Amino acid sequence: MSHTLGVRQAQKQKTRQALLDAALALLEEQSLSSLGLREVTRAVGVAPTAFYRHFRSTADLGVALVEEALGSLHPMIRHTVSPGEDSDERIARAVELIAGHVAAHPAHVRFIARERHGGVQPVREAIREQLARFAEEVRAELARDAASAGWSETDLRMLAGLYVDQMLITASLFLETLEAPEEERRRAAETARRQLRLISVGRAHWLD
Amino acid sequence: MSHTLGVRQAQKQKTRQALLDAALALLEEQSLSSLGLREVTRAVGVAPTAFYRHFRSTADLGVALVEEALGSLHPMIRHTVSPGEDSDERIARAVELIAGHVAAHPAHVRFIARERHGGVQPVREAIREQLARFAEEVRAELARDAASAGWSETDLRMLAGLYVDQMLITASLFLETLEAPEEERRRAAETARRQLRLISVGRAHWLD
DNA sequence: TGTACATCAGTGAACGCGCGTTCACTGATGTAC
DNA sequence: TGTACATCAGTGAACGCGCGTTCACTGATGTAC
Repeated sequence: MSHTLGVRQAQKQKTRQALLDAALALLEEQSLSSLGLREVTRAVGVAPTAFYRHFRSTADLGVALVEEALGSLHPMIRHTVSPGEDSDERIARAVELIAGHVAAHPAHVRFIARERHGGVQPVREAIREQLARFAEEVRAELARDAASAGWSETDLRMLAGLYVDQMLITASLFLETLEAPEEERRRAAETARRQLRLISVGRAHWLD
Repeated sequence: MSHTLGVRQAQKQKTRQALLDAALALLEEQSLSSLGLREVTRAVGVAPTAFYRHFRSTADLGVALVEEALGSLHPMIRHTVSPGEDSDERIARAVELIAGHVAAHPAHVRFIARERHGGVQPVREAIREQLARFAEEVRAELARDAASAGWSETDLRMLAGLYVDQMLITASLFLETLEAPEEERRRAAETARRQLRLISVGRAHWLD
């Protein structure tokens, strides 16, 4: 018999999630540093004071949003970079994966792009940590690839960082293109693929 | 005889610049979307209402800051990418140029990094336009390079975009490293150089 | 199963405060003659 | 050069409003026996 939450805990979780969802929606048009606690509770339909039962501040809520936006992405990242298979096909698949993710979770992607350099220090720090984890996971995956024979640890980390940054750039490019005509989105995807391909070519000839 | 501003115009310019400077300083610790007009005038020492003699809103002031931060950078960009000369030396010089610029104008660089994806639409748009101009200038410079023989216009634009993004990434990396120990800053510069070098290698073998 | 007590998520009133914007103003600077 | 008038950058009072935070509370849920 599985462990079920009590009624009270379940209701609390539900309210907490409603606060997170409402905040994320409000953050489509503003930054976290201007998001008001009363705005969020008003959107959910609870008293302002209820906020404090879940978060100490909007910054605290922001850190929770970082976990929600990036925490579940680690398996996907790993899978994207995994070795084997043809390079062009892997690139095409990675770009499609990013495009799909942006289409499925635009608000989360926008939040990360916006707050990565935003005005709230604990949130910047939380994003930095998650991205560092991504880079480390990509590095580990690259290290398993036969193409990485002879590469120094420094260079593997350098390349992993380049890939992570490029994924973010691609994601935020797709975000800007979300409401654009099909033609423009197609061009954005093509540019993203070529940039990744150029990095691949550089990688292939790095030790020449 | 050169044209000099009247006393009244000169004083107005001075106040306007003081508002821009005060705003930029306040924006080190918050986003534009939470910057208050009264905060800015308080920092300058003028009445809140004086603000309206210069800007219609803080968003309007933000757009002026974009021009101030990026407007004068175009010659520098052009110079960085110009052809000729050894690739490794050019890369080292470009990275040093970026490091120097970040050290000299940290608040401007932070402002651009923060507001590029920030919560104020007209400011995002102004930054987007300036970056598009950079990309176009880099593209034009790349086109003049003998190494670009045989490259399609699409690929030149793709590469120019990659360079511009990489410069921004490098600048924001240096920004984070500004107060870090020398050792870490040295490593950041080394990573930046290697990433640019990898892109150079990719470029050199693009048409293979 | 039933009872008595503890917990605690959410309430609602109250507070002091800083905000953006309006308005009529002042007085130094600029201009016409 | 001097005078009379126009311009306009900056002022200061006033406004209504929403903010974050405090506090004692309520009543449903949980727990001990």
